[in-house]
Amino acid sequence: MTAKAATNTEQPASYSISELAREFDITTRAIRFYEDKGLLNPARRGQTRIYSPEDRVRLKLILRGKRLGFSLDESRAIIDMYDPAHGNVEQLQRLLQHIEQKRAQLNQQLRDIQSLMGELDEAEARARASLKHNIEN
Amino acid sequence: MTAKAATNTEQPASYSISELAREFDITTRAIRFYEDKGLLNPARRGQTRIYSPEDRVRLKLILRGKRLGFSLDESRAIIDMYDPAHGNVEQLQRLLQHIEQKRAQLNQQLRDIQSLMGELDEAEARARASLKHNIEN
DNA sequence: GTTGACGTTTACGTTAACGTAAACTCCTGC
DNA sequence: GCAGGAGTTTACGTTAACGTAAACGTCAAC
Repeated sequence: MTAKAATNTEQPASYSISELAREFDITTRAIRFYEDKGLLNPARRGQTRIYSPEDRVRLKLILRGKRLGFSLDESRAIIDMYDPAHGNVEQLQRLLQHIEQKRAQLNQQLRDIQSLMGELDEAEARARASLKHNIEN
Repeated sequence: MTAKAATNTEQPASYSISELAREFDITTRAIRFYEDKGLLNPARRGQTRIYSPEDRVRLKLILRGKRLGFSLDESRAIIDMYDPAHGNVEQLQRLLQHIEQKRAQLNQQLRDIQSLMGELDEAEARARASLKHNIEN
């Protein structure tokens, strides 16, 4: 395995705002809005924003948060858990607490999803039964 | 097992709005709002709202939807899947499609949660390592 | 007979998360 | 040398999901 083969999976070194908007099917306005709210911090070439692969990952995390019903503030809090910019002990303790809370919330969501899945099964069964009955008449 | 023993688990036959508000830790205003939006339809004694056990279940479903990041419209759509008031074949087909969509969404949320859980584990590990390091100094 | 506690309607206010539009800059192609 | 396209800032508009407040009804308790 050569060094070249190891860096095989091609990946742009940077992205424009409209590239990201297209990829994730959101508007450029939304992306700028996330920056306003402190969730993104792209580099600038003159006035133009230039997004690094890391910025792109952060954007993915934001959108995942949205799918889970998190607010932007919550998503930022979660993203902040990743970088190790937490110097003192107290901050780290708070971070661990925060992680515990998120875990609890996610477990609740898991239970909610499982309940809902089961109920969707039943609803589907009823609908199919009702369909069968309607067709027989 | 007598008939009396079978109906053993005591359960109020009705609830006031403030009882429900207390139980679920929401305001009465929110409950009335859900009614405005067509998600609840409590009986009335004069002007006063009286909530049946079924109304209470619907409220629980609404709140579960909220925890999963659903809008009130989405929650209403889900709740509507339960009652078999769907007469004709076309409606039932649409219902089945709707159920499929919800299932897909829930599966996506499951994947999101699993990713996030894993990342929380890593974040916790890093935090604990960092803590250990800080204490050793 | 009035005072709370609880309920009601009506209406305006608020926050989050963008959408939409105007007016401008910069660069590229022809 | 200018038209078009992509980017920018600034600012006002919009929707969902309630909060908050005012003004009122009702009923048991003192």
